Amino acid sequence: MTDRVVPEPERRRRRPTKRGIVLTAELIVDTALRLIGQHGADALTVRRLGAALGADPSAVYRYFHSTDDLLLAVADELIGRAQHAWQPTGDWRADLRAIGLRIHAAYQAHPQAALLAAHRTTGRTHEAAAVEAILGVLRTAGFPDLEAVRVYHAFVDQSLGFAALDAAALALPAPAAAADRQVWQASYARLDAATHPHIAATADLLTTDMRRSGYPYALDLLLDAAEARLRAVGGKREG
Amino acid sequence: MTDRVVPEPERRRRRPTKRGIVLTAELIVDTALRLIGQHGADALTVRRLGAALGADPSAVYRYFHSTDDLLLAVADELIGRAQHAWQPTGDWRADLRAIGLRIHAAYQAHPQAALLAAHRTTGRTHEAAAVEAILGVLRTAGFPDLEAVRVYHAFVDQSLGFAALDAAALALPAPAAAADRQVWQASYARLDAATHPHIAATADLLTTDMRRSGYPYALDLLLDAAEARLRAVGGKREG
DNA sequence: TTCTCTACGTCAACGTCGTTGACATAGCCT
DNA sequence: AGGCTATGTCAACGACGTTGACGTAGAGAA
Repeated sequence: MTDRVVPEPERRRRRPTKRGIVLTAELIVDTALRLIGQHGADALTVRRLGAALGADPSAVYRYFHSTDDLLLAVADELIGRAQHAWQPTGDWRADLRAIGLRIHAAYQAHPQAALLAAHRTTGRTHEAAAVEAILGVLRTAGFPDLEAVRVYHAFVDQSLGFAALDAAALALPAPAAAADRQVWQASYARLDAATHPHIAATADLLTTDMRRSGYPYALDLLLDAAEARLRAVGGKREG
Repeated sequence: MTDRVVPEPERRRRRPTKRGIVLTAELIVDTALRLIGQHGADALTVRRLGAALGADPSAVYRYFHSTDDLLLAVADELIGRAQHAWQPTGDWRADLRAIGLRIHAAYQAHPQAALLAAHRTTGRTHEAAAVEAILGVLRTAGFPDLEAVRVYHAFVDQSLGFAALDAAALALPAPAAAADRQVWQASYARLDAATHPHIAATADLLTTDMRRSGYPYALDLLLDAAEARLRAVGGKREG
């Protein structure tokens, strides 16, 4: 039996597990998210998920074809949350900044899923709505179509790229994550000033700055440059 | 025995394996890169690596503490290749642009490895050399230390983020990659102008632009903004 | 109410993985 | 020439994703 999944709308029998839990796809997705949030990204295994659900691990395969299938379902949930209740304010720069930070934050909240989802183009409704919103902000602000498309492309890929990058740091197995964080203090802060003068001169600043995500600053740089280009073609900040 | 690794510079005895291969850390890294490139990221397991090397899988643990340690070495090798034979020209903007494009290109050449490696901080020699080079370019150009560190951070993470994003597109299984590329023509180009006016108005530009990497344009935006900030503190373009 | 059908939870097993303790041998150094 | 030990090998552990087989209990039909 290579496929034991019954499509959700056709489900009829809701049989409780030995421990009295009634399973649903939604409950499994929520439990998976909780597992990641509480015990780290590497806590998401089928066996642990089964234990957390109060069910046999293999019961998960009645709802999802594979762990990858499950993770995509989780990711789908994230895309919706990032956009939930967003409204344009009329200030294009503030709007883009808000959208970027929302995308980033939504993925940060669930790094493991973000890693699988960030680099796919789905073409589904949530994604289309986001594309339309961003393009709308840019064109309404006065960007010519060609420039609007290019800024859109850079903006979106920058957001997703940073989202994946920062999510990966959170999704690493605990020892690897700790090692990555230690590198700046343990290695770079101790390099010889003779061989690495620039690192030595900025070691303190580096160890501080590298602890945070570089995204907010990079986003501001991108918006700076976009604003300059908009001004060059005669557009205004508000509009 | 929790650590069976002998540091590379202290190695003396070069004992061949049963199949006559003389192992080195370098050979193992190269073989890992080849394995990933030929059979995908999932092909990188200690057992398969042993088979490809002509050695017992556990021999790898005489050279690397863990698979994660090996992966960091692979990542550092990619960084090293990106920096190979690079020389500063004195034009900070041209230098940063060249470094960024080199990093991007090096990772594109090994997409599967890039997916595993782009998100890690290795702290090894090649990475340290790259950090030193980039910081040197910025500080020599006249960026104050704090600003230099922030621009460095944004620059590196943006480069790695785009590298991973674009590598992911190349590393996808063929049908999934084709599907992702088709989305722009098959879905977005056909959206109703009533519900998605901005997408409809720019559909042609979108389908053209989304076929390329957004990195070069995003890089130029970042450099634009950095240049503006440098000018604001009194620096010059050449220097 | 009873009967039937089958959805779905459970169990056990397979082959894989990373990793490590124990062992043996062969290369380097004195 | 001889000893030390680096390094390759072997076997085993526990955890992983996944799947075939089984039985029971829930829903719908009568």
